[in-house]
Amino acid sequence: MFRMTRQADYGIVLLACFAQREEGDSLNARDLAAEVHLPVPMASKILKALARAGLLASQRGVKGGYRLARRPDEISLAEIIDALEGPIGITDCSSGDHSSCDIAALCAVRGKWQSISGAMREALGSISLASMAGPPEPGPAAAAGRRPLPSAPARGKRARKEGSP
Amino acid sequence: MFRMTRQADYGIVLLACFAQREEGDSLNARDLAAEVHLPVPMASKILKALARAGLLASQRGVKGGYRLARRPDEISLAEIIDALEGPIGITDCSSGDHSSCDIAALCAVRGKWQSISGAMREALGSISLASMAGPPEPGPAAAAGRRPLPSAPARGKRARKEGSP
DNA sequence: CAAAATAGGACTCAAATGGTCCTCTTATTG
DNA sequence: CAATAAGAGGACCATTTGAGTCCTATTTTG
Ligand code: FES
Ligand code: FES
Repeated sequence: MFRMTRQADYGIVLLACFAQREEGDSLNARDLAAEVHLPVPMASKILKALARAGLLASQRGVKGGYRLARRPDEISLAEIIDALEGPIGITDCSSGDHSSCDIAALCAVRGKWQSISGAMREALGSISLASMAGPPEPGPAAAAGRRPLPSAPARGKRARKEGSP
Repeated sequence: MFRMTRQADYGIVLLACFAQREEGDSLNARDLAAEVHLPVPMASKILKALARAGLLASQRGVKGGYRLARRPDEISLAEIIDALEGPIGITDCSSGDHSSCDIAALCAVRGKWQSISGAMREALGSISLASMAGPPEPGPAAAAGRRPLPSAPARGKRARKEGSP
């Protein structure tokens, strides 16, 4: 449907590594990259961004590295994504002011998008890194996809999704 | 956060025009384009795609045009988006097979993303075109952004992977 | 000081998007 | 039947964006 950038995805994977270890464990870019099989420069770039955003604490110099700035259950997906791909909305238009879209003024659906966008943001905000790093069991994480995500009780909505590609 | 393509956005605006009129009303690309202040070729392109996807019924020839193939409350956002930007998932990886991502095998969070992706899909699937076209009142549409979208009970709770819900 | 790490950008390359145009087919109408 | 008004279906280009690399500081440790 929508696509998150790959970097954000990687970032979460990277952070999950921390979440799966001891609390204050410190790891450097090289080891981390090896762990998730990512090219070092890539991992490095992402880690830097994460550190800049305050999600990771960094330590320079020999024996330096990164560690989580907060407990894994105190970090939400929304924050990670924000850090890695900026606070953009679902649509160009729904993100704050109507700078990009020239039809914004007469756009009938603008407000709705903002609502939906906000809902997603909240949803992502309520999923913690800890739950992403947890076991694939029907634990907290599976629940993430479990609930039908009640949103708009679209009046007769059971529009069948017929067309199977 | 994520961004939907502009075309999908436009498509929804376009469809909303139909939803705001009489049931079987027919409109041609030119008029529609004028109504939403979009360049005609763009509108045309989008309408064609929508028709191909079966969301609009088209009539060729003089006095031709498009009209909704179904009732506005029988068309979901998910369908529209699928029609306009293909069935891609939140992450490259979460969309079906692990073709694109080379770290898919050892990716700890893959499964979780698929769940989340599915949840969003469902959420969008439950919002009808009718509710997008409706008044900005706290009607069905506002509700879209209302509920906190229960997903993973994250914040400050059992961080440890354990702790049965 | 030397080595090992992060910080911070600049840079390149490929792919996706937005947007336009052209040609063909179908229908209406006089 | 001919003219015209639509949609169908692509081809096409320009720009933006994203992925990924690299180079040069700046900090630490020993
Ligand atoms: S399409 Fe841009 S504001 Fe709605
Ligand atoms: S990052 Fe690609 S499968 Fe998780």
